[in-house]
Amino acid sequence: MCAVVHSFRINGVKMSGDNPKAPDSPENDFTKQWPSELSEYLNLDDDPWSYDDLESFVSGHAFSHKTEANEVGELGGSSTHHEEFSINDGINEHEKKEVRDRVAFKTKSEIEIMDDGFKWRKYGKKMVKNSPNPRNYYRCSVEGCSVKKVVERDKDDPRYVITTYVGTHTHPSYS
DNA sequence: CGCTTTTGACCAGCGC
DNA sequence: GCGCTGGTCAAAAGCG
Repeated sequence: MCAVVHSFRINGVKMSGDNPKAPDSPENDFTKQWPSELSEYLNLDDDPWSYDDLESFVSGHAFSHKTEANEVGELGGSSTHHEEFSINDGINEHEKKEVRDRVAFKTKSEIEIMDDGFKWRKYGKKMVKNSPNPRNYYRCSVEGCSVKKVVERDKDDPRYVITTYVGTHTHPSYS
């Protein structure tokens, strides 16, 4: 077990739970099905992900606003780990435009492609300046569903995979 | 045969 | 205005 989860918000704007998703939202399934050790959870944006779902997901783990890195160490004996995501700086600008529900998970995993209950099709790969590791772009292969996810390895600790989900599934998970 | 992956090119936004 | 960077497209190849 030990799905150690860190949850913290990136944009720090609003946390209104006034706009919950449908109770049967597919993300609920996906979060429950997450197969790996989830070390961090980052909410990059507001509403669409029901925080109730998240709480059931983290099942009692920390649900703080900021990383304290006091749990990660238990994961693999790795030393304390601090986040330096700077998404906070620019997300406010982005969210004005189009970015809706954006959630990032930081997962301790050797593999980058995890079965989260949805079917993904890779559509791009990019080397990013911030990291020596490539960033992979995936799109949900279900027709009409425009959810995307971006997967990249943590530049500081390659044992961790950062998965960012953008959008909301319009369908239940396939599994 | 249909779907996925790969990969270079293209495009748009942003900072200087 | 130009260059850099991140994100997407699309054609070709690969795989089941």
